[in-house]
Amino acid sequence: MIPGMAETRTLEPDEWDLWRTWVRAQRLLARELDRGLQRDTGISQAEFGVLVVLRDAPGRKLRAGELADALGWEKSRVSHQVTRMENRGFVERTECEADGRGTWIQLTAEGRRAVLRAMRGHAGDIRRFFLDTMTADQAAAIGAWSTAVIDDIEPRCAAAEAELAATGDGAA
Amino acid sequence: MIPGMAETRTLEPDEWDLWRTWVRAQRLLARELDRGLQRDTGISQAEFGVLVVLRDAPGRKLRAGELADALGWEKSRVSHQVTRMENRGFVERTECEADGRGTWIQLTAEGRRAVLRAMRGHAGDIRRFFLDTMTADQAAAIGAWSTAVIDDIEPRCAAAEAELAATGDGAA
DNA sequence: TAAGATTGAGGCTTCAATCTTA
DNA sequence: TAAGATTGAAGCCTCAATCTTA
Repeated sequence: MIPGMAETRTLEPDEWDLWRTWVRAQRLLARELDRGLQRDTGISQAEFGVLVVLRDAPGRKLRAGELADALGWEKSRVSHQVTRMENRGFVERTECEADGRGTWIQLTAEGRRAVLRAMRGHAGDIRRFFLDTMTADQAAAIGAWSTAVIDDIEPRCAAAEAELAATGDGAA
Repeated sequence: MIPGMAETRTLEPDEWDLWRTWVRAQRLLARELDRGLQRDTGISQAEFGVLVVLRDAPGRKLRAGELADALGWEKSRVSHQVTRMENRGFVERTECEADGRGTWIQLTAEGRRAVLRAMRGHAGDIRRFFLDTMTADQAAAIGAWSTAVIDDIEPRCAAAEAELAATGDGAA
């Protein structure tokens, strides 16, 4: 890179390569893990994520918004996902007495059984395809980078929400 | 890990952490990049992938299967995506004289314009959120690991297909 | 008005089934 | 029969709009 020229709107060939290799690896890994989990336990990655978070929650229940924060998901995604999982009997929606606008998402007995089965079944795949494919150095680098990405992007989301609120305020 | 004990169906807390951190970073990054591309150029990541590959192809066209291989996608995904992109005027399907079963996916003039615009618009975001968030060491580690993942999983897909063909042979 | 949450539409992605040509 | 490709169904995911309660 030539300083001052700052051609940020162009990528070098090796930069493109890194990007495309990473995107491809990403997709293959996600697909392989999803297939394995589906085949061995009959649940999806998305369901797995919800189940694991709820299992660790006090009383095995969370407010919809808390669940969204814990997973880093949009609220509407949580809502749709919970609807599907309610149909499968893994979770239940219950009213929140403390706040009439709120909803509790509660793990059912069936959901508890499913998550235990899934954690056992899926741990081997995560080790096999994710952990075992990286060296200790790579694991450290990937962990540090992932954290950096989260710290980079999450504040932007918060800032965007704040700005939206301010704009809404001004416009209204 | 205690050798011999080999409890591969259980993950240590720090292994779970790495997995969950990585999944979360993944999602945030993909969302941020997709939003930026959509906002700046009106096309999606999936469309971007197809356009870039076709632009580099001889005659700006590829057989459907070649496109799938180049992207690492399933054939049916390519078919659905091409249908949507045909509706937007970015690509055209044309018959293949050499093989009556085949289909050419051809970039249109409109598609060519779109990909140039998108590459300019998107390169900055890829630099900002992907390349600039990692150190040189991390970039090397992530590149090496991504390659390892691809080399690990792609042969399995090929093997699965071969087995399926053999099974189909035996069953029929 | 704003916060918590849901809904509907539409694009993304996979699987299984199918259609056509080799 | 097999290869190349498409289709339909169903789950995943986001955005914009909406509904209800604070």
